[in-house]
Amino acid sequence: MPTFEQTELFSRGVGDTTDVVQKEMYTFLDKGERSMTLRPEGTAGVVRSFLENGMASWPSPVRLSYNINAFRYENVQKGRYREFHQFGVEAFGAKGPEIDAELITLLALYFNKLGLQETKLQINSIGCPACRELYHQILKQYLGSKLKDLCTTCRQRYDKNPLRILDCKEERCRQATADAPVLLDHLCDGCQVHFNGLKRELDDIELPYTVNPRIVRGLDYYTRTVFEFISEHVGTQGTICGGGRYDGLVKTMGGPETPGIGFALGVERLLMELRAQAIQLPEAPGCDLYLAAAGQTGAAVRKLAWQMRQAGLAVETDLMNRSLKAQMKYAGKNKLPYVMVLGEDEIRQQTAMIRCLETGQEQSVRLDRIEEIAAIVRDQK
RNA sequence: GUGGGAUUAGCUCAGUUGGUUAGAGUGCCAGAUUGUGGCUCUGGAAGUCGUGGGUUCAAUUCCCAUAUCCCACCCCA
Repeated sequence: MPTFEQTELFSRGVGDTTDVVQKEMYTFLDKGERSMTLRPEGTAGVVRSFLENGMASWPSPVRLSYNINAFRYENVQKGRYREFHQFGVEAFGAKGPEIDAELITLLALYFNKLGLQETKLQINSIGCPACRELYHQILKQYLGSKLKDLCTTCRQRYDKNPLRILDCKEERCRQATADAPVLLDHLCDGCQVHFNGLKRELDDIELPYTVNPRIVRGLDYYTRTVFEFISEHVGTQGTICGGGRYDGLVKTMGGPETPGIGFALGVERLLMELRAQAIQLPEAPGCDLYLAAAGQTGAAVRKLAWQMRQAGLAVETDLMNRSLKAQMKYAGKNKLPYVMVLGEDEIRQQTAMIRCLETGQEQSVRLDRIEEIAAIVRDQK
C-alpha cells in the first residue's frame, strides 16, 4: 500500500465531515498539481487496492492485514503522534456476526499471548443508515429541550452530528445527556439480530466484554458493530485498538455491494501498555558469534567470517584493530552469545575454543566444520 | 486551532543573584606484566548552553522573536 494517496480517496472513504478529514490530514500538491494526502488510516487504501486488484472475485471472505505508518496533522501528546503505526486487519465479503467475533477473538488471543492484563473489550452497535436516521430524530427531540444546558460546541453539533454530543466530555453535557435515548435501543430488526448474534458468539466462548452504548467512531464509514480495546496507561486516549464493520464502504468507493469489517491496532499505544505492565518483549536476536582476532590474524578472521556468513551464521568481527581485551569487552557489553578467539595457532591448526559468554563454558571446534559450529550456536537460541 | 512546560556532553540532568578554562552521573575510548568479557581502579576525548536578534564593558544567565519536543483541550490509533 502506498504511503500517500489522492486526497479524494480519504475524503470520500473516511467521510468529509469527520475531524480526520477536515483538520487532521497532511495534504499537499504534487508536481502535477494533484492534491495528495499522507494516509491518516489504512482502511481506505485497502479498499482501493481490493477493488483495483479484483479481490472482489476472490474466494470469500477475503482477509487482509497490514503494518503501516500513518499520519495525522495535529498537536501531539501522550499516546498520540503525527506519525504513528497501525497494525490492521480487514475482512471482506462476510456479512454475519461470526466474522465480527473472529476478529475480536483474534485480538483477544494476541493480547493474551503478549501477557496483557486489564485490557478491556467494549462493543456497541451504531446501526445502519436506516436506523440511524430514525434515531437522529428521536435524539434531537430529546435534546431539543436541553439545548441551553449544552456547551457551545455541542450546540453546533446538534444539527450536523447529534450523535457526537453523547461522547462529549464536558461535565454539563454529560449530565444533560445522562439518560438520553441510546441508538442501541432503537436498532432496526436486522441490526438488532446482528448485534445479538455477536453477543452470543462472545458469550459462547466466554470472552468478557462490556456493551458501551456510547462508543462513537470518528470515521463515517462504520456501520453496525464497533468495538474498542481500552487501557488506562496510554494517556487520555485509552483506545489501543479500534475497529468495526463498514458494510457500505466498498460500494461507496465504486465497487460491488460488499460487507467489510476491520480493526486498527495502535502500535505505539500497545508498546506503552506493555511497558506500563512491565512486559518484556523477546529481544531481536543480534549476532550468533563474535570472532575475536588475537595478534595479526585480522585478515584470516575476516575471511572466516565471510565463509560463516555464507553458511547462514550471523557473525561479527573487529573492524577497528582493537586489542583482544577491547574485543571481549565489546562482545560482553553487546550481550553477544558466543565468542571465538583466533590467534596464529588457531588459524594454523584450524581449531579453536568456542565460548558461551553467559555460562563461560568452552568447547573445542574445528574451523573448517562450520556446520558443527552452527549447531552449537543455534542450540542455545 | 487553543493553553501550559521544556531545550546545557551520546543519554539523564545540575548550575550561573550577568563576570576568566560550564559541571555530575552514565555511556564512549584507552590503560592496570604485553592472548580472554561482566566487577573495581586510573586516565582521556566530548558541549556554537535550541536558533536569531536586543540590552550590557561583559549574556549560557535578562528581554523579544522563532523552531523543536513534551503535556493538556478538541478528536482519534
